[in-house]
Amino acid sequence: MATTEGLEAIETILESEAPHLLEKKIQTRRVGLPELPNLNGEKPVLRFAPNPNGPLSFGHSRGLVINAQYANDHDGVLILRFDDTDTTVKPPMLEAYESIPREQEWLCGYPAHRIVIASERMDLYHEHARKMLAGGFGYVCTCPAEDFKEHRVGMTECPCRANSVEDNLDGWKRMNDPEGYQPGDAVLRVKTDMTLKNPALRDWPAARIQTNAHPRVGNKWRVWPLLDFQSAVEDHLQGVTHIIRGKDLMDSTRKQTLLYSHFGWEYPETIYWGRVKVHEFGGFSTSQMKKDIAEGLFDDWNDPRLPTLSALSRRGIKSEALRSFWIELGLTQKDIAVPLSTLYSHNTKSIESTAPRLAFIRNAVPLVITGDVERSGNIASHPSEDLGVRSFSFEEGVWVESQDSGKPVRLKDLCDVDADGNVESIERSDKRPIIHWVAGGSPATLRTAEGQNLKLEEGILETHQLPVGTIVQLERIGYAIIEEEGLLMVHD
RNA sequence: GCUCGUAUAGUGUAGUGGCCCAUCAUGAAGCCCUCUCGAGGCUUCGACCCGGGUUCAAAUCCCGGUACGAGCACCA
Repeated sequence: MATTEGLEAIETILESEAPHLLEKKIQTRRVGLPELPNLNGEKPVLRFAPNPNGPLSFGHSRGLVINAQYANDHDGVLILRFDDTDTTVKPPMLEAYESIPREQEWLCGYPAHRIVIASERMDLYHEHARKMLAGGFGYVCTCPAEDFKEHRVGMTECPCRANSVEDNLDGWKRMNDPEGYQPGDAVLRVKTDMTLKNPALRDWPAARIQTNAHPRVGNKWRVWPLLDFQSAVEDHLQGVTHIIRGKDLMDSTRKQTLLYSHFGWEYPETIYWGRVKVHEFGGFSTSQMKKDIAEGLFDDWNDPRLPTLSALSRRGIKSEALRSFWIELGLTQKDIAVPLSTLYSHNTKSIESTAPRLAFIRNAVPLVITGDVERSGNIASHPSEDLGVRSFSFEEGVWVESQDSGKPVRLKDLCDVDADGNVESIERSDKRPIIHWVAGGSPATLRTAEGQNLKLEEGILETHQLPVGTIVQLERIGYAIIEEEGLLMVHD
């Protein structure tokens, strides 16, 4: 038709028959996070569940930011849950129960609506373990780990699987009895199907015996649930509607879904994100950091070289920057490597307008200024915001960086000088480089965290009355935070 | 080995069949600036993993390949 009668004819027909087909859709770029699936107008219940074996770090912040943002956007509930059921491999750290809620509030901008501590809810997990045994969809397995691995790989059932409900209930008693099974002797398993395609799902373990004292509840309990069981039961009890987590936990979802169908529960919506690597942070783990601090490699959890939230905060990284950083990365399942400069650019946006300018001269050399120029005065602390003024006086000499000396330059906000320091013009007269300078000032050290090293740079800092904790912009260098003992670089 | 997942500029990201010779940010380069090479403004650069298929039409759906990642713990 288009060839015989032309496009206009088609347009005319469409206009009268179906005008909506002619409307141009306007391309819109989605901002913020994608819509939460299957919300159906309900208020979502989300949770973030760290192991309190140390303070929160950069790696935790993604889960916290995303969950908190969704909860906030939809007037929902954010649960902060301590998954502290392991006393052996990654034992809980008592201080973390205090620091994590504090760090969570700093990062998210509001406190979690509910705090749940798994070790205080052990009776509920035991209750569900008994229900599982009584319902015949769980069993006590006394096979050595290596033997069970063979069953898992070979798709064969272990002998314990055939035990009666009575046998299992008895086995459960013996697991809980200090005189009975010892750690490693027996484990509670969820009965799934040994011929399942995915080997990870075959009769997975739900609880084991641990005799190490728990820092909060001591030796009150002997049988402790594993993550997949504890988390699954707790999510149901708390009415969690959406689980957002790393895709390394995909098999957990599948395991837990099998458990949910045994119990007759409905599994929450699940969303995953991929792995994020920040090259500059290297391969830090909570347990590794703990070890390094103990060995004196780092001062403490606030050491500026560490990627903990407390260290990041001390270094002048704002929680808003962390939030917009993660929200921009979104929820793709891709494994990504992000440079720290991306986070820094978000941070620049949140600190730029409130950071007073200050000059810091590294490799300082004196500059003798001759000629007609004001020997003292005031300069604005910020080029566009009203952050007051800083004053200078030539009485104690003028310093510039050695790389800037010996050539015609413009002293920023002051005057043009020639290579020898003779004043040539008060107004900017040509395109010569603009440099920063200090009149008077005092010695200071600028510390920069560079990976696992701490770089120290001596220099002369402009005199100022700014309080400790102020984030300043060192002209032509970058942002730094004023500390008791000098300057700590934020980023450039 | 088995299972699962992902593939858009240097780095991230938008995009669910026609708005797309593809969005935005970051980065790099350059320009501007009564004044920061590192602040701000502007400009430019740069991508749909490969091969088939479905369709009038595919970055978008299907199949195969490749690459990368994850799980297969009595850790979380």
